[in-house]
Amino acid sequence: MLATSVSHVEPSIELANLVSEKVRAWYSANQRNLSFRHTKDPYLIWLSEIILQQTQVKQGLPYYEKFKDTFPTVEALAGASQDEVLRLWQGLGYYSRGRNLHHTAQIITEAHKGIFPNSYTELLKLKGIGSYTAAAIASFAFGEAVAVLDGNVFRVLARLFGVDTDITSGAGKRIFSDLAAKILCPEQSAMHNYAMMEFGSQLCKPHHPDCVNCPLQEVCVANQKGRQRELPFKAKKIKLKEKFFHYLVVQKDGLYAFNKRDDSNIWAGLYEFPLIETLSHHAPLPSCELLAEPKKHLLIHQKLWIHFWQVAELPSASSSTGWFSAQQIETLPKPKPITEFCAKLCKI
DNA sequence: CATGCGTGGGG
DNA sequence: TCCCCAAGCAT
Repeated sequence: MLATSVSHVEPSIELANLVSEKVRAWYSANQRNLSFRHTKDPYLIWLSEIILQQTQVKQGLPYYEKFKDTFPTVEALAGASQDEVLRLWQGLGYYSRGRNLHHTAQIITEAHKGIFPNSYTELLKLKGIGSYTAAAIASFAFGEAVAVLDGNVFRVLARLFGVDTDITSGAGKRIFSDLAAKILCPEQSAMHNYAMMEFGSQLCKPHHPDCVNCPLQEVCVANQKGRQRELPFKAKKIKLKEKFFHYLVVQKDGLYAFNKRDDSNIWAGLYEFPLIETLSHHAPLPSCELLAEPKKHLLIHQKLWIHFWQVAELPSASSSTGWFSAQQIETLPKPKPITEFCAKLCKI
C-alpha cells in the first residue's frame, strides 16, 4: 500500500507542454462562468482567494458577492470595523481568515498606500496569504510565472505522473511543487493555473474522475494502471484513541490467573492478567476492588488507561486461563505496565 | 512538522 | 455514524 520510494514519471519538456496545452484547451471549452475570474483587480482576486480557502465555490460565492458589494475597494474594507467584517463573514467558518483579511486590508491601505503588493514574494509577507494564495494573486492579477499548488493540483499531478508520495509530507511538497513548476506555461500562467484547478475540480475529481472524457487519459499513469482511487496518497491521520484496560487480579490456591496474549495485537506473545477492555474508567465487574491508581500508558497512536482490580473469582466467560505462582510470573515476559504492577505487588 | 481552525456535503 | 473532502494558513 504505502510506497516509500517510487520512481514516478519525470515529465520531459514535450510532455510538460502537452499537459499544459491540453488542460488549457479543456478549460477554454469547459470552464464555469465565475465572476472573480473575470477581473484583474488584485483586491477582488485576493478577496475571492481568501474566501475560497478550504471552501467550495458553491459555499463561498455568496460571501464573495456580499463582500464585493459592501467593500468595493481595499480602502473600504480597511475602514470597516472588525465586527462589521466578521458579521459579514458569519457562517463561513475559519474566522481567522476574516480577521486576517481585515488586518491585511489596513496594512495595504496604510503601509502600502493602497497599492497592492505585486509579486509572489511580497504577497507572501502578508497575513493570511500563504504559498497557494500568493501564487494565485501573483499569476491571476500580475501574470507572474508561478504555479499554484492546491488540493486540485495535487490530485491532478499525482494521478497524471503516478506520484504516490504522501502529499502532506515535506518530501511530497517538494516533489509536487517541482512538478507544478515544470508543467507551468510561463507566458500563460494565469490561464494555466485557472485551468489546472478547474480541471481538477470538474473532471479529475476525487471520487468519480471522468477519465473517459479526459484529454490526458493516454498519458495519465493512474489511468493506465487503474490507480485513480489510490491517488493522491495521504498518510492516514493518526488519531490518538483512548482505551481502558482492566486487569483482573485473581488468586486461587496461591496461584494467579495469567494469560498469554495472542499475536494479533499489541504486546503479542507477552503475558498479562485476564483483561477486560471497556469504554470507561468504571469497574468492569460488579464486585471488585481497585488495587492502584489508573496508570496512563502511551503508545504511538493509543492512550491506554490501565487498571488493576482485585477479584474473588474469574468471570465464567473467560477461557484458557493459566495459573501461575508469583515466582513463575516473575520469569514470564510481560508488558511494562504489568511488570511495574507486579513489582509493586511484591513489595507489599 | 503536527495541529487547530468551521461548515457543508458525499460515500 | 463516521470519515473524508473542499481554491490553506498560522503557529
